[in-house]
Amino acid sequence: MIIRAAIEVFSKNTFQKSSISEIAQRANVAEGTIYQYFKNKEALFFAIPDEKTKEFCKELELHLQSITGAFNKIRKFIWYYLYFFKMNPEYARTLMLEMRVSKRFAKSKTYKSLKTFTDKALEIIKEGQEEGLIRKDVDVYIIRQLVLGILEHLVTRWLLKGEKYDLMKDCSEASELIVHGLSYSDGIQKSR
Amino acid sequence: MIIRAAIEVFSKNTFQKSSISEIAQRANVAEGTIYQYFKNKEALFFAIPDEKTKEFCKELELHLQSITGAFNKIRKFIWYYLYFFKMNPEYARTLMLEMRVSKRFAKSKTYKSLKTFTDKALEIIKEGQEEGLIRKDVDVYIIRQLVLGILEHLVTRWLLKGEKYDLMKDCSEASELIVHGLSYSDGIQKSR
Amino acid sequence: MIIRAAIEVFSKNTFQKSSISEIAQRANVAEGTIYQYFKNKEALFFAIPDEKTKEFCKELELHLQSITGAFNKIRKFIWYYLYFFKMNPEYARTLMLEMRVSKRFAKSKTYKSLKTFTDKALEIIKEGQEEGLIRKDVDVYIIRQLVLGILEHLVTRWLLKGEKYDLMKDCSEASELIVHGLSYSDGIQKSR
Amino acid sequence: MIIRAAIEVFSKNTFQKSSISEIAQRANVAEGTIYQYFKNKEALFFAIPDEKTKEFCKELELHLQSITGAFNKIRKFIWYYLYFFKMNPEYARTLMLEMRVSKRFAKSKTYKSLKTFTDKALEIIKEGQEEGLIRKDVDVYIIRQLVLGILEHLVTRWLLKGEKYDLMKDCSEASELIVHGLSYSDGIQKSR
DNA sequence: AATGAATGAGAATTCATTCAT
DNA sequence: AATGAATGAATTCTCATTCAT
Repeated sequence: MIIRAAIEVFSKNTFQKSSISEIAQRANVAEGTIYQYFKNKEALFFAIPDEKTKEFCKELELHLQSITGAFNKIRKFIWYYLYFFKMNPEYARTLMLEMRVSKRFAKSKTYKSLKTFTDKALEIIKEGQEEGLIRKDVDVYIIRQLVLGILEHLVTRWLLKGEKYDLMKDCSEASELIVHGLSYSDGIQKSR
Repeated sequence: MIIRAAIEVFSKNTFQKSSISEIAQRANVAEGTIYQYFKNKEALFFAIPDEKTKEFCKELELHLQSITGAFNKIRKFIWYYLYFFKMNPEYARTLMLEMRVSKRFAKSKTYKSLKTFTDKALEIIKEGQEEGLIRKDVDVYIIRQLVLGILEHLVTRWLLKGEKYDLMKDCSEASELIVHGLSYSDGIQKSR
Repeated sequence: MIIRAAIEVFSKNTFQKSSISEIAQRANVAEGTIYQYFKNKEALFFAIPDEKTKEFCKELELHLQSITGAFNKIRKFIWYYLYFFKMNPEYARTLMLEMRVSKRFAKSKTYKSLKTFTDKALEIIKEGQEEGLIRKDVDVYIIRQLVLGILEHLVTRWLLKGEKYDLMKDCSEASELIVHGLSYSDGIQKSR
Repeated sequence: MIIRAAIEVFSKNTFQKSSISEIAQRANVAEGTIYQYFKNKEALFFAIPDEKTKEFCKELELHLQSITGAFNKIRKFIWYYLYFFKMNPEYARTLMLEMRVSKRFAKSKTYKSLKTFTDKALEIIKEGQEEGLIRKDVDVYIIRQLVLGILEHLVTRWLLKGEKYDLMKDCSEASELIVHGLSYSDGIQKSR
């Protein structure tokens, strides 16, 4: 209950402007109670992605079931990424506009809980290279970075524009560009 | 002097945690003086990119001089983008970790001063399409978004990792991937 | 305790010049504590007459017990009014020199709490008219206004002169003039 | 020009909330210029009634010309008093709601400039006593105080009620009550 | 385990006044 | 005489955190 309330409140305002008292009210507990479960405001803040990342990864796994071919997996990955944040706009705001740019978060333990997720991306890219679909002349880590960078950017833009358009709108075009960028340029390897 | 001091201070802390009094001290003026030139703390904050964007655009223009071919321009654009933020890490922190992610900034007038710069990116992409180098099946705005998204992401990551590695490190690989992603897949159109 | 401290402090200075920190010190609480009980400085300020008016009315009621005849009641009313402010000079200063003259106060809810008191004055005047003592050719509201106006003025003058003379000094003469002004001019009605 | 601007500005806000810069703007001079003519904000504030009182007394004198009988003079005095403040509501606000309750004003030199005016009231009352119209058993100073107190109260109430009704409305009834209060009760002395 | 009253540090902003030009 | 840029003191209010109950 506390975490759910925290997501609601943190997503409305900045971390700084969100108040423990409002979170307590929404969670129907006393302020002091929050401090029984979380060391301080920041700890509560960082506890949010722990939960949400688990949720994301579990669902992602299901969506990737029975899909073959790295590019198809990548397309699905991109689709689900955008879909997930479309469905969780409050969490999106908190993660993208607050946490992602916080140095303290980047150093926190919680940050590592995102690893489950970034590892998945890495796995698919490596698979693609082994299949001979994805170019091997570029470092996998760089590739992953670019792909995730684009996705984060798409979500961030959508949030900053007030979530007024459909986040999925450009999904297929973006997918196409990304997949294309990762492929070899000549048909030969591609057709393999 | 005030703006210079503001960049220094805002880059060390959050907007919230940066204090006018510290900025005043660094700028060697009284606190009140700042309020003669800027309506409030936020106005001072938003005045920073105004100046810096001008500087960026002016220099970018020089660097693009005498370069022909959209892809070469894009490579230069990417290079200069990373180079500029490498040389202005304090501004980078302020822009990428604070402003870029602020709804108030996205709605501010200052935000529009960035247009000079994003317009330049658009121009090059269109040029590339006319030259027949860049694929025409994807919307120019989406292309621009992806490219700028990747660049922002590279800088942001670097900042969050404590600027411990060389931001330029992956410049050429990233350029390559981007340029590749924007090209047609078969040699025919490319050679046109 | 907070209200008591507030009366002391507000009576020394203007509302503007009175500081929350001084009130907190005098009340032996932290500044923040004041804000748990009063929304802001103004709310605390306006809370003062709420309490004091209650006190005034309760005592007034006792003093009027067993007194018969509207004029005797009026004399007692005048006497107690002056006596009360003589005994509460700090509250007098706050009420007469600050609140009475503040538009924000005139519009506040608290202002209405004074009604208990002004209603009492009206009641006595009406009683006097029914008894045939007080002239009926002048509106009761105007009569009340004049009487209260005179009383406020007496207290205000006393305060402005530094409370150096005895506020009760002119009590009987003023009473006499007022009572006389309210009576019919010829003996006939008076003796009725 | 400065004083005229000052009246406008001070009448809109509290003394505290009125700013020199706004007065300067309205007077079309620089802030510094004000300090060439007035030692400080308070001196400027207190300079206002100096001028206005002169104006008031001069006109009052004219209105009293050729009027005979103390009661007629008193009626005229009351009438002109209310009329003057009705016509000068901005000054009324400044004088009644700010100055009249300021201890600093009560001690200032300017306060004495009001003496011209209060002396006039005294003169009329004494005249009335000599004529045998006004009771001699009450001190002239008390009488004056009551009369002026009532008038100040009428104006103050009107201001606090937002000047929404006609200040002159109750003029004749109030005059009547006052004159009556000052008279002897039996016909004998009155007719003397 | 839960509460919630009390705490008190911390910061933006205003504006009267000065004084070099 | 007029200017107006610079000053910097001074104060309200917020809110994370504690701890006795």
